[in-house]
Amino acid sequence: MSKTPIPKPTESELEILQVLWQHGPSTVRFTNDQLNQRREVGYTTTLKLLQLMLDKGLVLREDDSKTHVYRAAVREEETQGLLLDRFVDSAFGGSAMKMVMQALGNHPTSADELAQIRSLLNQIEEQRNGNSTSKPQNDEPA
Amino acid sequence: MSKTPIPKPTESELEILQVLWQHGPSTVRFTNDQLNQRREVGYTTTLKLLQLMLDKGLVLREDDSKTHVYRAAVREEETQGLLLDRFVDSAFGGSAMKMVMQALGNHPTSADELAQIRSLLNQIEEQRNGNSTSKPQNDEPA
DNA sequence: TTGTATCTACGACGACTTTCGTATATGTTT
DNA sequence: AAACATATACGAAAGTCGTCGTAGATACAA
Repeated sequence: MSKTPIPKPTESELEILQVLWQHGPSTVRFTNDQLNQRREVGYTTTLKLLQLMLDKGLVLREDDSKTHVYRAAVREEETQGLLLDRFVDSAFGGSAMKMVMQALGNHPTSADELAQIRSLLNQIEEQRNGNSTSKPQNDEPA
Repeated sequence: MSKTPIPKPTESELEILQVLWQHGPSTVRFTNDQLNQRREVGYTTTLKLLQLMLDKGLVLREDDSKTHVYRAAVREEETQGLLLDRFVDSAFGGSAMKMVMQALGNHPTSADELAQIRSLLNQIEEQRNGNSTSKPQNDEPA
């Protein structure tokens, strides 16, 4: 019954998690190479980070072979959700609405993406109303 | 032509900015009182923070009277936009879409808010298409 | 004038994060 | 075996952030 007490990853740890999420279980070498495509990071720096993340429970590792293989111990969406909560709280005073509006306003959004969002909105509304039909109702009954 | 080089506020600085945004120009005492409604913070801590923020250019102050009055030097939406960019980058690999979907999925959203978002989506689409009519088009023509 | 309350300025400490140098183990090649 | 490449472990430096103690200034009350 205890919720998983996921520790909040730091920015650098997030960078690493992105690599692991995207590419699956990886060696230190591979992870470091990926990071270096964006910015310069020393090998031992990446190693140390992964070791710390292991302590925190953010990653798991297999040391069957000489070279250890790390993989994410936290799921992408779960982690992002956690961070999102914190962020909405500290930057938007808790109003997720405000944040969504800002995001939609500031970032270029393709027509396809707009459609995706609309579809999600429909889903939410249907679930809220407990409808099993997909027919949209326009007004509340008088 | 130079974009305003707003330094990224830390979490504590954000807390203070929220107070200033919400209540307008404030003394250290008032600001500290506000903060203490949420958590315990020492007076000199708040003072120090405000002084640092003054150096960074995040706030301005008037020291006409003995007691200084601080006010936000950065606008709310601008700052939030800046932070949002950084956050989307580090937590969602740059995909604002993914983040919006998460936010809508995870947070309870009232019917009214859903309508607000729909309205915003319509606006965006109209602007993109350069339409002056507000008539919504339902389908793409076959 | 003397005491009291309230303010600003400033320095410093502890926690956390990121970074890297160095030591050491292990495997590989000649 | 000797030299070399590559891996992990560990300690520590450097920077940032939040916190607060203390000193000194200023106004006001008794």
